[in-house]
Amino acid sequence: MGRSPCCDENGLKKGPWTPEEDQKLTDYINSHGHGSWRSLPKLAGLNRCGKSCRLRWTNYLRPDIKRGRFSEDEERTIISLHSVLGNKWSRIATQLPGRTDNEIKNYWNTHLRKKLLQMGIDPTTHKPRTDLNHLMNLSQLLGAASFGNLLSPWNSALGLQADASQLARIQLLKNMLQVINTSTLLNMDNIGLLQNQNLNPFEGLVNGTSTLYQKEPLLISQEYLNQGVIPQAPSNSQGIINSSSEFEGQFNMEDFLGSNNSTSSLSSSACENQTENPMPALVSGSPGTYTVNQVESKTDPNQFLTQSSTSTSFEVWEKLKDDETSDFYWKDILELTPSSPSPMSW
DNA sequence: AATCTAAGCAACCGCCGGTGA
DNA sequence: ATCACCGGCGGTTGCTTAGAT
Repeated sequence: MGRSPCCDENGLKKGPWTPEEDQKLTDYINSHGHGSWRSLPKLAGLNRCGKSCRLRWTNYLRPDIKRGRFSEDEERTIISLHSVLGNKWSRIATQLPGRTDNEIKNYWNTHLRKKLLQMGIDPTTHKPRTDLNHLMNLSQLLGAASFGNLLSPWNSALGLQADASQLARIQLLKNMLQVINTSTLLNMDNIGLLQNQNLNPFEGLVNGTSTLYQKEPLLISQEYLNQGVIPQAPSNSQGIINSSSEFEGQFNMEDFLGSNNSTSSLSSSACENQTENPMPALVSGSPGTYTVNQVESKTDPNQFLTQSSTSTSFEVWEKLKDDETSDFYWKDILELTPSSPSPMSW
């Protein structure tokens, strides 16, 4: 099929719009509507191509455009929808009144993407980053810190390298746990519930992390579901996809790090202190409540997650830990874990 | 004060799908 | 069935501005 030339005609202006051009375009559309974009420039007295006019109108001049910073609610909405829809900016924009797809795309690329990366989440898949570089950096940090401790014990007394080491371990464990839980989730009987493209078991993770820390369950508006904006995910009757506050709360940084001589494992007291938890969620509860200890389930019995999911997680963990064929690298990491906390105690 | 650098954003480019002749 | 046209979308570019040196 032939392609029609658009902005490549000679003589048509490109680049930034002047206030005069804006005024012409606005006046014309206000009195006539845009009609055919191709013929609009001529009719409006503009030396621009139709495409340029359309973009200027939809991205900037339209009266219902909301300007200014994105609110946290909007950020959450974007991330949630992106985890489900991917780079479908126009579809995401339909759920954010007054925001254009271009604006959302720019905001994603300049802010949200980086934010997720810093949180150790792959912005494309919304899953924990498992790329080699990321893990290698952490493992090198680990190695350096451990080696340093062997050679100069006073380093740990100073707490400098020790802290770096601990943080690296935590990050590595986070990544491992998330990978494990991904595979666990995908192996469950209710896989059918996840088979919608991109439906992301980590969606809830995003909603409980970093500056996006949110202890409330992710509320997917019934509107989204009705409109088919996102695929139907398992949810309770209010359309709430529960985030895993249960598990989030169990990773209390202080308990995990302990004091310098501590061998503390994650205690049950840590579980109680959910609101102060500074750590990003380790495991997503969505869709559905996904707990590790499953002491109690607040969810509907029909929830797709069952007790078996818990044991499956740990089976994977134990397998990874015990597997003689496992790369020593992983075993090393597991052994380095402070007091080697048993997952069952979490 | 001048220069450099990075971030933010508006605009452009090219591809795609829908539609009508 | 084919083609041309059109609008929409996502990726990318490049200009502007703010902050750092």
